[in-house]
Amino acid sequence: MDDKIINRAIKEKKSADEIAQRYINEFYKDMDALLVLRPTVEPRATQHIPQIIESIKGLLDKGFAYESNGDIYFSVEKFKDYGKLSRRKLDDMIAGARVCAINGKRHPLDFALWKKSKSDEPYWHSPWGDGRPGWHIECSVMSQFYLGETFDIHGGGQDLIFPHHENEIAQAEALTGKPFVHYWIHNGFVKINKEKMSKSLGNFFTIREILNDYHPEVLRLFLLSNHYRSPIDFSYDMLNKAENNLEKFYSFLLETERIKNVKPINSSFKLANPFSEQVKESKEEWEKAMDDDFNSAKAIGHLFSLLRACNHFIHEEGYKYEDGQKLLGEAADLIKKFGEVFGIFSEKPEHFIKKLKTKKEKSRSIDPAIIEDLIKKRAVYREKKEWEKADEIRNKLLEMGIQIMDTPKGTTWKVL
RNA sequence: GGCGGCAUAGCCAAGUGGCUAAGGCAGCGGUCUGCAAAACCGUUAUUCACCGGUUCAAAUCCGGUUGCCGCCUCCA
Repeated sequence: MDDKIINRAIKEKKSADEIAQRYINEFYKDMDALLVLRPTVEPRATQHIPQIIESIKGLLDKGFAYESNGDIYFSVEKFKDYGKLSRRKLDDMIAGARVCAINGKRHPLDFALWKKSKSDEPYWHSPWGDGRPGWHIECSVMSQFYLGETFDIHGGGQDLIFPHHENEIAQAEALTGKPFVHYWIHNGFVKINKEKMSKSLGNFFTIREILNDYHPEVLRLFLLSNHYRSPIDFSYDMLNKAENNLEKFYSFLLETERIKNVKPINSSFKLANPFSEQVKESKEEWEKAMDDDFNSAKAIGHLFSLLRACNHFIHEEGYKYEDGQKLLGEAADLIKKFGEVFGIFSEKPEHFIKKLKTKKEKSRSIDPAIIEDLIKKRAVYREKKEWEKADEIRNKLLEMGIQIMDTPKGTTWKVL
């Protein structure tokens, strides 16, 4: 239980539970908006007090923890592997100027497993008096409770490596004598101008702010373009590029929907073979990249290659043949399947493109009626082959930020 | 001060001992088009911050230098 929650609860004269629930709800709103799936289990520390107490008892019994004025501390010196995750040595850290001893601790880096409650604070009964759990114990206790003494993957931000994850390992392994987790996955930070984005620096954008202007899939594609371990510099410029790229895929998906309804020539297409090889290769390469430490940046590279192969196939008109059409459909399905893993391409292509257009119209205060009107006028000039006047209108539209596209089925337009 | 990470084209970004250093954006040339746009084709790093070393072979390993970032807090 976090001090911030307690302080807020006192300030607002509400229960800590209410405060926590409120923030959980806000968190859900953002995560749902980002198309993040809900976890299977979402344990709460306050609902696992007995297990936490049990663990602390075990650590005391084994001599890894000690009591001091009603608080229970973990003794880092007793755990010989302490520092193995963050590759730090206790002596080195003491040498660092910022560590100082706190009264009651035997070693400055010893951390609380159980804190004696002060008045006003929520508390639970324990063999050591009324108090609340320390700040690392709930993570290792709850994860082991649901996943076993040893489990495969533990994630978190890079800033949690020390001390939080280091302490989790110490608590868990001291108690069980078994490895805590097999793989640690630590993601890099989102940065602004090469600086960590953080509340205290004030250099942050909220999810809501961003989603106000961008489709959640745009943000996802942007984030997935980097390897999760690398830091990523956030900028609207990059977001715009991701938006264009996403539109590129949706345009292709829209095109394949149109092609699906084209009546094929009843014969086979000679280019189907190389294309089918490309599709197969993309599938294998994409999976290989994802199997290699979730290399989404590489996988997205293969996604682009597949897109190009598909567009090439369309360009060659392979889809006009029965087997070619089938193959293109399969390739499009594959792209959608990859997208599903990334949480992108979940919209109907038509909707996505329309939404994007509407959004841009709004932000540029563009009236579609005026655009349509100009396009009609231009069509008249084009009919009469008065190209100069037609081009004049096109340039005017371009100045307004409208790009028009002449197709066999008429003129369409998009907001730049 | 201690520890860790990063440095690859104009920009973003994969690649961690040996195929032509992925992919995207931007640029340039072409196909298509009345001209464009989109799409497609071609092109854009003899070289991976710098200096030395190991090796038949280095962006990749080792040592050093410079620059940037992060962690070192009873914040989880």
